[in-house]
Amino acid sequence: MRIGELARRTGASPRLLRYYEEQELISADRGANGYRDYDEACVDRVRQIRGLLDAGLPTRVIKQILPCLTTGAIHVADATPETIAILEREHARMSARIECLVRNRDAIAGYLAAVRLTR
Amino acid sequence: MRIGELARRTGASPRLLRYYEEQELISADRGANGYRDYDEACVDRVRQIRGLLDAGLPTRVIKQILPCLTTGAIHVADATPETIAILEREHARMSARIECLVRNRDAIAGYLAAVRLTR
DNA sequence: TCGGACCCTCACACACGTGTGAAGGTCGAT
DNA sequence: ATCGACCTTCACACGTGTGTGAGGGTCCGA
Repeated sequence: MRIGELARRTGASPRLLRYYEEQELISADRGANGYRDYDEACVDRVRQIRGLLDAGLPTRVIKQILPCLTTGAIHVADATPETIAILEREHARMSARIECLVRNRDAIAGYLAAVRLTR
Repeated sequence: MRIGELARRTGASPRLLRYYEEQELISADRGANGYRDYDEACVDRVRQIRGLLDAGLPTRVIKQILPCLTTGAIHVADATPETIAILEREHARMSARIECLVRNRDAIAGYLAAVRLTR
């Protein structure tokens, strides 16, 4: 599919899709006319990327964790110690983020419930 | 306490603490010499702020959800419909973020477990 | 009284994700 | 053949969180 359709289906602007490609988060074949040609899997991948960006992860980090998610156990072999260290660190950071978000979300839920009771 | 100590205890630079104040996320009394004077509760509050910032929430939103967390049911009364709508929307967004983070964190955990098995 | 550590404000600068617009190529339908 | 919708690259610009440094005040201990 071309960039416009991918944009429509993911909610990302074409500009952003090109940016993600520049950051090496996604890649595309090129038609004879130079147009990008994305395969179907890109839709989920872009959604994944946007979710992680929204959750505060920089593209630099997303680039490193994405391969562990899309592949089966294929890339397990070429895991350098540095990569593993990065993943462990990011795993911890994500857990911290989750904890913070859950705590605050639940507090908001509690507040909303209290507000509804007073009406 | 003064800004330096608060910075030390929260990991935020003095510059950032002044920025948070400018964004009306925290406030401080002023000594006769113009120095900011923070009370003890600021430590937790700043940690809260930094956690939410790291989780991708902008100061604008944090400013709106913070009051629901720190106060008891005190502010339940002055909840405008717009505020409630904002809170509901942010609650949903936070849930989405959490879901995304959990999914990806667990995938990373799975990958790390697989890597460890091959050694 | 001097030095150093701390505070103040102000302003410029950066990174990063994103928008926007210019200048131009491709392609399909009328 | 032309028009509109789509694509290309390039470049400038914005908002936001953060760093840094200038220029200056406060305060405490040697």
